[in-house]
Amino acid sequence: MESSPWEARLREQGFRITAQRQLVLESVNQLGHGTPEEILSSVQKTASGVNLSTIYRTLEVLESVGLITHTHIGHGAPVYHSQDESPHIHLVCDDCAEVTSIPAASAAQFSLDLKETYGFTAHMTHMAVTGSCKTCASKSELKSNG
Amino acid sequence: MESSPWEARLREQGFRITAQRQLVLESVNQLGHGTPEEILSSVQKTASGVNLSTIYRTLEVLESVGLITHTHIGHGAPVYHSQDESPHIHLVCDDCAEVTSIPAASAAQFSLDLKETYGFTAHMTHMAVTGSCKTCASKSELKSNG
DNA sequence: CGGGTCAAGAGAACTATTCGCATGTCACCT
DNA sequence: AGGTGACATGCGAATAGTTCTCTTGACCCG
Repeated sequence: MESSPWEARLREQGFRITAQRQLVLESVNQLGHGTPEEILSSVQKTASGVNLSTIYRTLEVLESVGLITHTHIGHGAPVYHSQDESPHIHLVCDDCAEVTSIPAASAAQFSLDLKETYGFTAHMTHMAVTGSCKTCASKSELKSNG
Repeated sequence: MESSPWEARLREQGFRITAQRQLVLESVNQLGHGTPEEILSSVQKTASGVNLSTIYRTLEVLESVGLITHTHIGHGAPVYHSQDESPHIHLVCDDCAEVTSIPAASAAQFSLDLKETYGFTAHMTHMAVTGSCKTCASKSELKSNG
């Protein structure tokens, strides 16, 4: 019997294949963006006994073998997504909290500058960029003009 | 009697002048970068009775009147700094956690791109940029080559 | 300089995450 | 297939960071 790519990934690194790991991975893939809590809820639809600790531990494992990545979008809750998606930067509105994903390539020049000037290899996808979205920016303009 | 600029700032917005607010502001100015806990310690050198709740409330007030700003540097505690300092972006090394400050102007072109392409007004100083610093980047190169 | 109202102190509560330990289970080895 | 040892999970307690509630204290307008 042949094994799925994700199973092979885990096995290569000496990790075991468990139902929990499969379910968490499937939930992350399906959710697109998901916090640990959201992933727990999703997993519990199938297996209600799964514990939050397991979610955290499993996310860590899946990330360490490169199946998923996470991004910090605000204060607390990190967001996990499938490594299959093309790398993207998150723009988060401080005001309405809307999240826009843009191609990581948008920051190519900025990254290059950081590399050349400071020798710093930036991971632009790991931390969101905060600011004001189109809608909220025009709202606050109206306010200051009115 | 004339009042300091920071007192005026608070009063303008209807806030009272208190010893705690003065001490917190002075600590932030003095520390350069400080987490709420660090600011508490610093304040307590002068006034040992000050409570952590007060630190949080005061930081919020001082930020709302524009005397200080904060930046999210990673998972843990946010970092506060004086608004007097010139605006800067924080580069944080994932590996050694070293923080480098660079002028906000370094991201001017990137910000402009975000504005023009997505209508998004980025606040580059509010969230740190993570990645690998010069030292750690060369270390991991050595590892993969050796 | 009295009093209304905002601020501070104290500690509980809350959110997000991690840890320790006992039990369960995967996978290797016969 | 069955035994076994190490790894994984469940569970609750612990931790970190922050916010809330409530009572007491203090600023500052008049």
